[in-house]
Amino acid sequence: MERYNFNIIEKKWQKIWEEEKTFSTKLDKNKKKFYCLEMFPYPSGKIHMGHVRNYTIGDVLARYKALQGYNVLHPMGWDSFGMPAENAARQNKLDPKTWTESNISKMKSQLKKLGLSIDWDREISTCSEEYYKHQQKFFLELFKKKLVYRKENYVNWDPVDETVLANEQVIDGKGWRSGATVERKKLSQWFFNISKFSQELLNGLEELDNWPNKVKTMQKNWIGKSFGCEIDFKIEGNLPVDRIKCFTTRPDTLFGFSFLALSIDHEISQFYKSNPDFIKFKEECSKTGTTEEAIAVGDKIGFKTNLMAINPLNPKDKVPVYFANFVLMDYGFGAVFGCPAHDQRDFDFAKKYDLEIKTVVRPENENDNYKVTEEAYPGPGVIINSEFLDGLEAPNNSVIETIKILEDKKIGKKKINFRLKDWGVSRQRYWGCPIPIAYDEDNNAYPIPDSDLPVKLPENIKLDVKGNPLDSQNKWKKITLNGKTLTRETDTLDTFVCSSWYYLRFCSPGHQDYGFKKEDVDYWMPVDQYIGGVEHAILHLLYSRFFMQALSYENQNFNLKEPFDGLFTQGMVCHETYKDHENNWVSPEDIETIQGKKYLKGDRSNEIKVGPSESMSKSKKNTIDPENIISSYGADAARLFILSDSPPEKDVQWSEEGISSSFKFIQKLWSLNLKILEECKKDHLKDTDNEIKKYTNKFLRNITKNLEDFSYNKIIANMHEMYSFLNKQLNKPYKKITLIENYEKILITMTPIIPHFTSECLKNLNITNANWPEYDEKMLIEEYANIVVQINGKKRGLIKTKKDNNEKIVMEEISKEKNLEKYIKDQKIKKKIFIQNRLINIII
RNA sequence: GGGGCGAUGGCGGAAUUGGUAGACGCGUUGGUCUUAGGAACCAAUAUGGCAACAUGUGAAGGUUCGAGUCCUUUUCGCCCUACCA
Repeated sequence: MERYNFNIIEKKWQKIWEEEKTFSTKLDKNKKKFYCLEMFPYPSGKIHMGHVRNYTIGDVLARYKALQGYNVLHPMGWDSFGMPAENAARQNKLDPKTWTESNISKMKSQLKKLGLSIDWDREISTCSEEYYKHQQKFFLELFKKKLVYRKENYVNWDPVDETVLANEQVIDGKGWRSGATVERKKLSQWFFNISKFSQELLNGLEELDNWPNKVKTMQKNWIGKSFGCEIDFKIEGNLPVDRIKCFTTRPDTLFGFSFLALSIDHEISQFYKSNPDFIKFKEECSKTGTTEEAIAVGDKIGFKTNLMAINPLNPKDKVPVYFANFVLMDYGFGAVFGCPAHDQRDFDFAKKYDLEIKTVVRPENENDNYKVTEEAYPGPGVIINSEFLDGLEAPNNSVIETIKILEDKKIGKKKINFRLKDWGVSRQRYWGCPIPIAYDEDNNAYPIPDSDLPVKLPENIKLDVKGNPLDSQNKWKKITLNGKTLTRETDTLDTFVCSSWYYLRFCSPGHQDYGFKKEDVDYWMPVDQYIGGVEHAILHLLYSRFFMQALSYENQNFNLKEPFDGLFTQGMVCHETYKDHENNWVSPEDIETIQGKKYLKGDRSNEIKVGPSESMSKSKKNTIDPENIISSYGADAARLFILSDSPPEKDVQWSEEGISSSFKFIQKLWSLNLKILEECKKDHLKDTDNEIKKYTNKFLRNITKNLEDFSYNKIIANMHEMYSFLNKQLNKPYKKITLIENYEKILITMTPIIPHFTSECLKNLNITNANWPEYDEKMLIEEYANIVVQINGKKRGLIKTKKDNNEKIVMEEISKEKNLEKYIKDQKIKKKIFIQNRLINIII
């Protein structure tokens, strides 16, 4: 029998799809739209299994919706600015542009081999002038709306390379390339005012019913809303400081106040900048470790000032003011009031510096003599030792009551604080979107006029310089505007800016005047289903949501708040890890299995130890190259396998056995297909096979439901069951015309999973215009029901009976069954629980 | 420290509102066919037991006629987050 030659057939269909522009989409207001988007890739040069999984999941959905008659937008593009291009360029003496473009063309051809239903006419690349010129316009639009501003901010500075490092480039406090100790340096940088929309971004989450709760929770925590109050503390001392502002969520514990702590960056630190002890203290602070975890667990240390803070509720009570390493400058006001009894950090600090610990909240079940001794008590209870606050229920009532009192006395006021910080978008890099701003001698910023946009990135420049290569482009930097000589901004935009609006560009990829056309966006947006990795749960998704808010802000023509109606986050692709006898990682490709044991290829003395399955990574050498898989098993087999073993939202384990079994399954489907084609040629007069109709109907119901639920792994199970069912039916002696008719429907439903295969089969059956087959609810109703028979709650048997039979008839049938009858014979039945068509439980 | 998710055969995973636990696949075992097979096909496969039956969804309780599913307690694992005042 002829084997299925995926090589020829897959190429053939990919060519047809390309030539006939099968997946190219046009705006059509008469059709319901469906916008299916997967997170676009960074063009590293090679696709990896994560891409295969991501894009297969998206493709299944896009193809399913298209078959259902939706006008489907399913585009693809490239997140093509960013550091890797710059690093590669330095290493290989290549222009980042050339490197990036060649990577794109390689990856594009690999993606095409997967048979994705992508509208390549809409391809975009964020590093193209065509794309970033619109981004510059958006930047200036936000600039005009005052949603973009400049401020000084700390960066990781590598003093050897004279460059700014991203957090991930700082390893153990040292620059990743130079090894130099990283310094904190203040630079003037551009910020997007994302915090202005904190409340809106929080509210918006409520509406996103088709987002995973997990992601919503993560964003909620990131935005970090907290309710409390700001308090003005009067200060006494030898410095020109009379007040310090603090934010607190627990003003009700004010009588437990025993110190006030400031961030080392607090403005008061200016008075200490030449104090040698303070300088030493600052150094100490920066030494406490580099990882965030180390800082969190690390010792709490402080520097005592000569200042005293006065408790506003009890002016006789004066406490010392410290600088402390655990106070963050960018939360609240960079100053906290310390209440050791009811905050663990304050408690640790108080213990260290021997400060008073005043208990002001007692747990419900303790009396007023309760004292905090071993650790802080942050829990609920009743206020004590606090004069007029005594007896209040903490924290719910006590916080509100205290705020009222403080407001009356004009000492403090209610405040809602957000953790969300403004988004710093300046990057001291070459390979990014230039910021369309120039400065005069006094460092005033001027937007580049519209007519001079885009600000083009200079090409063929020297990258092997210290600092930002753009900085040394003197000719490019100098411009004249309205007769004034200005200097261009040399920072470029964070690449997250590029990905914050690309979904809009896909709606109007060729539009010249603006980033998108209103008409297109009105039709296509929002994205109905967005699919990607959970690693983008916070930043990318929050930035995109912000970008829509920012564009809609004070805008008559555009008002769209949420870009992604549905979100799906897929799991990672894992593989077993291997090590040889010298504990070196070994790639699966370098292993052969002999009699169940694994050896290094060609070396039987070197047995391989099999480690746990972990997400594929180059460092562990447990990656599998999708291109090799496609060329040896075919795209359909790869798609089938990547979907089959686990639910899409969970991690999946890649295995040789798995992919090979998917390959074999396609071969089996092919021989089934050939057998059915043979049957087509025969003369069929009579056909009474209702069973096939019923089966197919149920199959369609299951597939449709599983597609809707993203239970793609169950679809593969359905397909296996279908195969063995049809194979059995085929061997039965009766006529098979019904089988053929129903087989057509089955083929159509498998198209989203294995499109090349089904396209070929459908063509052989002369089906050209496939539509998603509907199933018939009525046909799902079974004539018989299997009823579980339980005796005292234990399953004792099963009886097949006519549907909707009542309890009495079922009992009669049970007594006819010897196996069941024996349990109830001569027994007094106390009770019967009867669930029609399902179960009967007899209690004796 | 805070938050979230999860725990089902040798493995990945199925199991409507609480109602046949283990679908489907992998692996394993036996068989058929073959010069041979790491191909194809057939069969078996939660555990114990010859069987009848008993036991089984991390552990311990509880609700219920009935719990993988609901409640309480607990153990372990993973992920996110991190001195957020």
